[in-house]
Amino acid sequence: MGSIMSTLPERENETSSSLEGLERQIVDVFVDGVKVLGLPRSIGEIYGVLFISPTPLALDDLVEKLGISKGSASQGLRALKGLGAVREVEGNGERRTYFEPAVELKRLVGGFIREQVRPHIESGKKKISKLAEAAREEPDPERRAFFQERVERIDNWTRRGGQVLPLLQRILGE
Amino acid sequence: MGSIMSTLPERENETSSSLEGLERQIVDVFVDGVKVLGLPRSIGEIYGVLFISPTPLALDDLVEKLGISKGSASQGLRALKGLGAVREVEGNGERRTYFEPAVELKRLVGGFIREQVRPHIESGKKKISKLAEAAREEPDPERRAFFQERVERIDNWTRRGGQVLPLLQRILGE
DNA sequence: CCGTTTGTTCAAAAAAGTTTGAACAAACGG
DNA sequence: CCGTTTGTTCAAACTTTTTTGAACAAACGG
Repeated sequence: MGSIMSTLPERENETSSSLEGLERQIVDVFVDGVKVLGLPRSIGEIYGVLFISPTPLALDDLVEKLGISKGSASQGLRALKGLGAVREVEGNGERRTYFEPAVELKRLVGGFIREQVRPHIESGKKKISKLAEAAREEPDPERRAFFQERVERIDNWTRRGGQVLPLLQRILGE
Repeated sequence: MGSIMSTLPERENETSSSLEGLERQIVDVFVDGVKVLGLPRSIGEIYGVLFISPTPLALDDLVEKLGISKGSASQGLRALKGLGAVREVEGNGERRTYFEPAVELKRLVGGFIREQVRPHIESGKKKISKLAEAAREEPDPERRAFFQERVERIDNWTRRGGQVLPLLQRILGE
């Protein structure tokens, strides 16, 4: 991630693939994009190639264009389907399944929130209710008051977070 | 990250530290929290300990409480200062510098956006303007139209993203 | 049935990211 | 000055995550 802690040079984008010009540039943009979201490079690569392809692509096309393994392509596509960022194209006479990207921001954001954000908020809520309990058990009254204030504060944060998400989705809805 | 791709068991939280009960639980919540944001564990640990401490703490207190190295503590504090999530406490007669957490959601969100989100949006914008250029150079008119439509779409996404951020900060402002 | 194409799985290899710790610098008191 | 305390730096060690690739399963056509 060229993360918050490091200063090391970032890995240069591969050339062992058959991407040229515009395709390469688009893929770079999405690789950066998914990194911000904490998703792996291959996800960004795959989505990028699909995004800039005039026609749907099959798994093998991705393997070839990106020079990644079948395994990566398969897993990447699964994750993207889970996020609702990619869908299978129906009803071509073929045996292979072809994929196209979902390109509506609303859908992409929605999928990300549903898959990556909500679950954490949910599990956080559980932990916080245990916290409140633990705070109540502090014997010293002054410390107890402090702890309870802090726990209350975290609780507010998550509550607000939960409220902002649907709003976000609405704002970004075409 | 118990990430999108893996199914492996997550590392259990350390016991080689002097944290007990509530402290441990709070730290866990923040460790999870920062992981969602793509920040390293130690950042969450440090912020957590500060958050639940009734008094400001110095670097060595963190080293002892968390059982982490001085190096980690130093780097973690630096990152947290950068995010505006922690500030130095002024004017105690002491030589050591003590830290306390920033606890206003507005400030925390603001810092994260400023440090982690904006820079990516900025660098994205540059890439996108290069993209637009590349798309214009496609000779085939049909493909060119398609490419331009797609580039235009990404451009819209980042524009909207840029608009949502200040809104977000406003909504979360106490 | 059998060979081929398509796609999945998962253990092991590789890559990326984080933490450590020893060396260093700065600031201070005596 | 000198020893001590406090904190920073960064290469190496370690941990975690991602990717690979070989083995496998499913589906199909002939």
